[in-house]
Amino acid sequence: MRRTRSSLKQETPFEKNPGSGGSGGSSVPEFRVFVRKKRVKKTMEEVIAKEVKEESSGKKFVRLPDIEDFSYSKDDMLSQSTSAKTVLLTGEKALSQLKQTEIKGFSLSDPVQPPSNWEKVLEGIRKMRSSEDAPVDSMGCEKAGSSLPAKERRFAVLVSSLLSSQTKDQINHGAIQRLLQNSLLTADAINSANEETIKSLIYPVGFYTRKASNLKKVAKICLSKYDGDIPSSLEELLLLPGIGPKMAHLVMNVAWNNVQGICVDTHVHRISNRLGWVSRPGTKQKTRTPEETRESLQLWLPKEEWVPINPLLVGFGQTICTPLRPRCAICAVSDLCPSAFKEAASPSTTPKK
DNA sequence: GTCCTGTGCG
DNA sequence: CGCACTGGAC
Repeated sequence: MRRTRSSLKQETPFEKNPGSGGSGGSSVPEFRVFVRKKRVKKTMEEVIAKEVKEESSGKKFVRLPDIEDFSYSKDDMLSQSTSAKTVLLTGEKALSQLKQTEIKGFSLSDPVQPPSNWEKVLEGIRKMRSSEDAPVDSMGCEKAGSSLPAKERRFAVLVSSLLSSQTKDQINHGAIQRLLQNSLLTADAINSANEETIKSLIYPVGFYTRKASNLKKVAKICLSKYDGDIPSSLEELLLLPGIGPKMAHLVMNVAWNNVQGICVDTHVHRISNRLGWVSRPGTKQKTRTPEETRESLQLWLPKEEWVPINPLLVGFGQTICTPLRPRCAICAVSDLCPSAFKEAASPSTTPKK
């Protein structure tokens, strides 16, 4: 049993200097590089483990000989892929030192460069979004139970996330309200409530039958393992039925106010690839899963954009950069987009075969 | 008929 | 990977 909760008190894995907008003089540059496995049987952890020292804070630091300020956080390593890991380097000195150091069985990529013009693209999308009106305006669970005590608010956020997939915001909100009015928004109450009752209260959210069942299970787990609170780490959130990577990151963001990763859904996934913002490690191929996209995006996107990028691209994806027949003709950033007019163009220009 | 801000199963 | 789970909107 590894019930150890190494870091109940969450800290951001890496601190960014705030106020990067103002031209502060003393900011330390950060770099991320891939560490890639060559054909060696050992896992990344086995190789690096020797060098890892766990500090009391729960953060892990790597100290390699002759390298200062070389660190990675465990959160960076959550990746499912074992062939490539990312490492955060603080300071140019560390980068040059690491480049000269050989780690047996592994190769280092060049530091990941942000895609050219990404700031202009983001700006353009923001402008389009402020004029257009997309169904998504605010994340529903953001305000879920905002007037409740902290613990109950966190539970409300979790429930809201559980219900919200494939469900319109408004429907989700109504379901939460009904649960609240019936005092069924705590782990304790849901655990002892009838599943049929829950089912009828959350109707008509999508997949209400399964969600009612998941809700019961989640409440039970929260009650027995977390004293009615919700898990405070990504790993533990992912163990809950009905919580996948997308919602786990959302819950970390909103419930714990702890940005551990970008919340990537199909819109963020699709658009990031169209813009050429992400690729499979060390290649130029598109990413294949939202998880790959998340890792790739996190390599270069400044952390202050990690939260706003989701609603921004979701709205953009619903109105303009749609999955089928993207409306490149009215898109303000089509001249910066490598995929513009490339797929399934307008009806008039039916591609000849 | 097809499309959804996902997750879990085989 | 592909599909089911659900129902409403277009």
